[in-house]
Amino acid sequence: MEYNHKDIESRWQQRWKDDNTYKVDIDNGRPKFYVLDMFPYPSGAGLHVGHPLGYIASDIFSRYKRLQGYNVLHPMGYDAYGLPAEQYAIQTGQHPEVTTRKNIARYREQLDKIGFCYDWSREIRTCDPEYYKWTQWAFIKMFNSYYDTAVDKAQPIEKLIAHFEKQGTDSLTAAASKELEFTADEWSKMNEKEKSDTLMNYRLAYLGNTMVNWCPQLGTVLANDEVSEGLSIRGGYPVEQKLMYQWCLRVSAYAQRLLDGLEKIDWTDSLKETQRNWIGRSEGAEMKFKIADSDVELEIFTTRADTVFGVTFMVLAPESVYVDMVTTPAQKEAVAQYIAAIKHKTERERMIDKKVTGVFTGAYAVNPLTGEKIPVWVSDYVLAGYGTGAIMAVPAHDSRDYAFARHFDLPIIPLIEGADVSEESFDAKSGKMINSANADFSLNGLDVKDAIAATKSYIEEKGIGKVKVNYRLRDAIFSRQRYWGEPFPVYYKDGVPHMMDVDKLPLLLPEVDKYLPTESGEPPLGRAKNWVTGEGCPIELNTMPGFAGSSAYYLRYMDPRNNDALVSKDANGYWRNVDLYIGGTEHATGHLIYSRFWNKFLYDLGEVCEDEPFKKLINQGMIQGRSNFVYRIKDTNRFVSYNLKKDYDTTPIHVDVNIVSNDILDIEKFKNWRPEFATAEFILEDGKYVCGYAVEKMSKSMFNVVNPDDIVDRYGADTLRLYEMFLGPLEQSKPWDTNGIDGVNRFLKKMWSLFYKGDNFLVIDEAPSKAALKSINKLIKKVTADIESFSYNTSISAFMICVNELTADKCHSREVLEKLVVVLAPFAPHICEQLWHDMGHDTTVCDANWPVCDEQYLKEDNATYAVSFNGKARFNITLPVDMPREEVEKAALTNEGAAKWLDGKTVKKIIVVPGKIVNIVVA
RNA sequence: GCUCGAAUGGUGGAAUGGUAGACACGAAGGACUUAAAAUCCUUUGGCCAUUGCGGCUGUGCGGGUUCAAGUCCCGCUUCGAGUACCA
Repeated sequence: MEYNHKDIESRWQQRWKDDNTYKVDIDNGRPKFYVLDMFPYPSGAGLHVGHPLGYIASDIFSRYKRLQGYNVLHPMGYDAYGLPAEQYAIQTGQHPEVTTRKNIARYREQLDKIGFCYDWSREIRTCDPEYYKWTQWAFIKMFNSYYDTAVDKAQPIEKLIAHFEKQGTDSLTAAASKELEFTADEWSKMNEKEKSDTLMNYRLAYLGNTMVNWCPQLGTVLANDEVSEGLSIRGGYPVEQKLMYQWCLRVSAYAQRLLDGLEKIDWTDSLKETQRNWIGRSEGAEMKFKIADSDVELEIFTTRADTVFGVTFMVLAPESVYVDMVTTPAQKEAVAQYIAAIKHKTERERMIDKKVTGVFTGAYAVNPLTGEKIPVWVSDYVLAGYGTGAIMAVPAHDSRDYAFARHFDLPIIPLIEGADVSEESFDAKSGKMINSANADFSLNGLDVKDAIAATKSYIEEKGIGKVKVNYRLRDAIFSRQRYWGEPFPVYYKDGVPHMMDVDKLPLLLPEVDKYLPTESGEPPLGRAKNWVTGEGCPIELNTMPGFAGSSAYYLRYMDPRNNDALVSKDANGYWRNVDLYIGGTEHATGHLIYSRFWNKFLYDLGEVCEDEPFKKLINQGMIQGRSNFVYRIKDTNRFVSYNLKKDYDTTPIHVDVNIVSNDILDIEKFKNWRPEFATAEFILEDGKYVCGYAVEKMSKSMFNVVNPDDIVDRYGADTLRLYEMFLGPLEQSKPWDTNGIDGVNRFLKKMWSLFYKGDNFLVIDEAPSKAALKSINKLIKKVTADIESFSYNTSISAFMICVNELTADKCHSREVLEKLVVVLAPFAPHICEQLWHDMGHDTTVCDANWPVCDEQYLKEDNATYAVSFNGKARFNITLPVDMPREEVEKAALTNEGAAKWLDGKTVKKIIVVPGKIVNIVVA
């Protein structure tokens, strides 16, 4: 019997399906292990060969853990809400649900061919009402909660109301959009709308007037992580800042806990670092500057409290509320003009345009330490969204302030000894302070670090300011002006938002006639008929963003069909959290922040038992495309082979990589590829047409998309799985290059021929040779260690070595081959299942036991020592492995080869590394 | 700018501070074959020697620590990723 991958793979895939081989349930008698993939968005293009990389890695780990006796939860589902389906719907009128369902079917078909061990009975789709019911439920919970900074957790909003009723905002410890002050009496006098507005300042899900990233082309707002360099991640359209009344999540309240939590989880340093940067904790001071001849005080944030003596002006963000408060009548016109001009620019234009601009408000502030009057300016280099939207400018020690001061000819006072500020500012946080003293306070002579600390305590003491920690992390904007997303369970009564009854969830997404905004500019849900409650109250028209559905999906897999809870206490108590999560880095500042936030919130509520959702996280690298080129001689239909093209004037043309093999073009297929190439002529080298190549993004337009189906068809799923892992380290990005795939396919054939010669089944119950035992135990040891460290590429090398050794040894011993099959099973499950079956087992190979390495077979009788002189290896000697050190030294020194190198020199030292090296240090 | 990571043959890539280049691809030569495919064997970092041995050199660059450095330390170069008027 030949190795026939098609037969074997279809047979076992069917069997696994029929027998529910991979279905798992809670089993208190066995330890659990939860392995999760980032679920895909089912796009119309289907899977390409890059998608399964992470899935294969997690599948190997799941199967390995199962063989080790763990009860492994390994589910899969679909992140089904998203923009592409909606845009397709706008163009074609096709309901996004229809396209989504079609795409999911296609994905499933492709995934099934690769032989994953998913428990498909737990499949979830974020657009399924049974699923998004719990997304809506969590939103209501967030609306009904606030964050208490004293106990550092979310609390029911009723507690906050009780506090207001008793003592107003006095000694309040709640995360808030802005600091409010009112008494219990004032609270009781507020009407319903005012109370609602006030509470919005504290709720974890709140409606707020915030600066949002508005993308006119997409017609929706975007969260910060959906924007990069002023362009939308999807589509690359410009994004502008706009003040809008939107639903937001108070993620910022959890900033410190999100930061602290990173210490407890096993993620890569780079990913943790990305999250730390995104959270952006900075310790500094908040300080008040009085406006001269006015009651207004400007509050600013600075990390350089030590530089207050060098403040020569102040700057407000154009959007700052302070602008109107301080601008003098004389300057009103000029300020208004400046702000109007800024508003016209998009975020991107503001970024690209590095020209210094600004306008004087006419007002002067008083430096609290020097008493000097300093002018207050407005400029767009100060951001409204960070700190207080106002800064104290220290041109000598901040490059942006420096550029501004130079442009508008404002004074620059150096504060650090030896700092030359004639050409540029001195931004470094080091050196001795100068020019920094008033009547009762001096920093002169102190180092910057000490000066910062001294100033902080001084300003706190004098009531000028206070120590403050700022975070870059902003609240997440949670409204999208789109159709294809979760509807908000919110209705409005007299303009006041109310949550729907939890028992009435899910609130189903309504049908609409078109997927575009309404004529009056409302979101698509504005087209829905009867989009009102039973009492006739209008329902929210926005939908939730993409990350809503993906923030708690890992919890739902634990108990996917539960109608009474997101996840039952039993299921959550057993599965707890994800032990291993595999996915791309692109989610570092989006999904992986939101999920952690969402989980921490549910943890505060006591809904889940773990504070962090993902214990260990591995980022698989991206698979890039490897494009091939043919070279057409200009103005002809002749093509010249790669190495001869320098003699001609040629144009490179992308050629479909599927008609190229090992960079050799299949000329017949090329002629049939497109009509214009039917009459093509070729200039060959060695009778072949060699193509050029380049590494590019895998995309249709580059003709470099490789479909896993084609690989499976030609080589089989086991070869695909092995090859994807063999390509290189899992976490590294690498181009897809089919050139080496024959190697792993050859390996499987060799493996097969250990079991079969023609139709003869070779496995026999004979005692294995010593060499075979050594080989298999070496393999077990190596593969076990490699899987634990995700070095799958080197384990595949180990398999190849082992199979070669067993072939050379003519080993057909059942004892050895059974172990080989079990160890290979996570990587190449189909062939192993077949061979396991052929060896007479009724059970599936998934239920075998992972073998343990028996170290005794790895022991050697003899060791080969490399003898070196001054670190330079000269010759080898073979000695018994347990020979004492002194005798090893003697044997090395008296060896005939040593004489030449010793040659009368004195031996200073001899280093012996047992079993490996003898280094003789000579003078 | 800041943060993190990487750099090893023609290619993908191996190497707890201990004989660098495992394993695979590709290439060259050979066996089998009428022939091709498949399969198997040999060679394959560079240079020199090649009638055998062998020798020298070599992990982006420059220093350092060490008996011994691809690996550790210091200073660069280049590439990649993330982030960016964050005060």
